[in-house]
Amino acid sequence: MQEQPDMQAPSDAVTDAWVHLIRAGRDVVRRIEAEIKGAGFPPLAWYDVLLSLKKAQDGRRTPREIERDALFEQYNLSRFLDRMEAEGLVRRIPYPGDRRRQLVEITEEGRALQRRMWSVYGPAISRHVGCKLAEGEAERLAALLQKLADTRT
Amino acid sequence: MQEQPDMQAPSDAVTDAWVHLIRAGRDVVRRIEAEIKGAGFPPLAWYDVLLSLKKAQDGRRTPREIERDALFEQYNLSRFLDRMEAEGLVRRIPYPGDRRRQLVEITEEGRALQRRMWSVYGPAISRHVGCKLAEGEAERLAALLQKLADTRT
DNA sequence: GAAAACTCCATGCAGATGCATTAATATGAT
DNA sequence: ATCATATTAATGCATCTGCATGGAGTTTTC
Repeated sequence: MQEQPDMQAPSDAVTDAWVHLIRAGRDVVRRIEAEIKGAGFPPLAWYDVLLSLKKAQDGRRTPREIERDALFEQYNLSRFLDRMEAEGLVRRIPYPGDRRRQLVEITEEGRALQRRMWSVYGPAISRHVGCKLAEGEAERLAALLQKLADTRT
Repeated sequence: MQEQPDMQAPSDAVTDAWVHLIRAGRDVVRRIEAEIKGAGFPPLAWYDVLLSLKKAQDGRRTPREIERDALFEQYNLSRFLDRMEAEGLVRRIPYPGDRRRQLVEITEEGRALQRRMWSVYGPAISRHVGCKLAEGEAERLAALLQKLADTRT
């Protein structure tokens, strides 16, 4: 796998981890998204927005907070919110004391959709992740993946 | 994390593994792609095509083989190959004995590009994956991720 | 050996995404 | 106070992607 004896070249183990990370990611995401979509639900990104809001105090967050919580691109989230607001899942309200910002609030419909989606999403996760790992393996995997999220560099 | 006592709901450990899988994936991919692009190179997908061909006997594979090797969608690969052929990185040649198929052959330019890309890609992997994991951790991560790739279900 | 079923690759079209920029507001420095 | 800088969100535009389909060629079936 290694090309030239380059000072900075990753070890085989690291390269392997990387390759499998991309593949498992793409692959499992694809399968789970397919189930969600197959059940007639909106894309997973919407679920992430709804969940992020649901977790927040009062079901409210600024777009920026959602972005950081769910790892969205700003322009992307902006457009999701357009559609979600149009469908009555969230509501944009002014942010007190700073007119650049806004607050996004989840509606009852939004909460309901999040719950209904979970009833498909949860089992899909079980099937595509849970069934393939023992409990301890899942814990170790989560821990290892978390180490990759370090934002330094 | 768990909503209702749903028979099929994933355990917290599994949910956690899933969440981190998506995030670490998106996140690390984004950073590495940014470096590749920042160095003026084409998208990572092209690299995957080139590498797949390079690994093959004679530097040749059918599109279908590339698809399966690199987990591409058929229509997507078809279009990548258009552009890559236009840039002289690969060449499409007839498949002897079956006129539906074709062979894609990597050119010298293609090989050269793959090498140049690796000189940026490799260090990026080191920086964003290698630096965050000990060698043994990388091995364990790769092994765990591989278990997710089981294609049953 | 003809018709049906299948495999392989390409492509038109709608919708999603990325990038760069804009508009509006807020903050900080002098 | 004023002006330069920074932050937040939206959007025009080009590109990319997904889906459905098409056309050409091959294998299977009877």
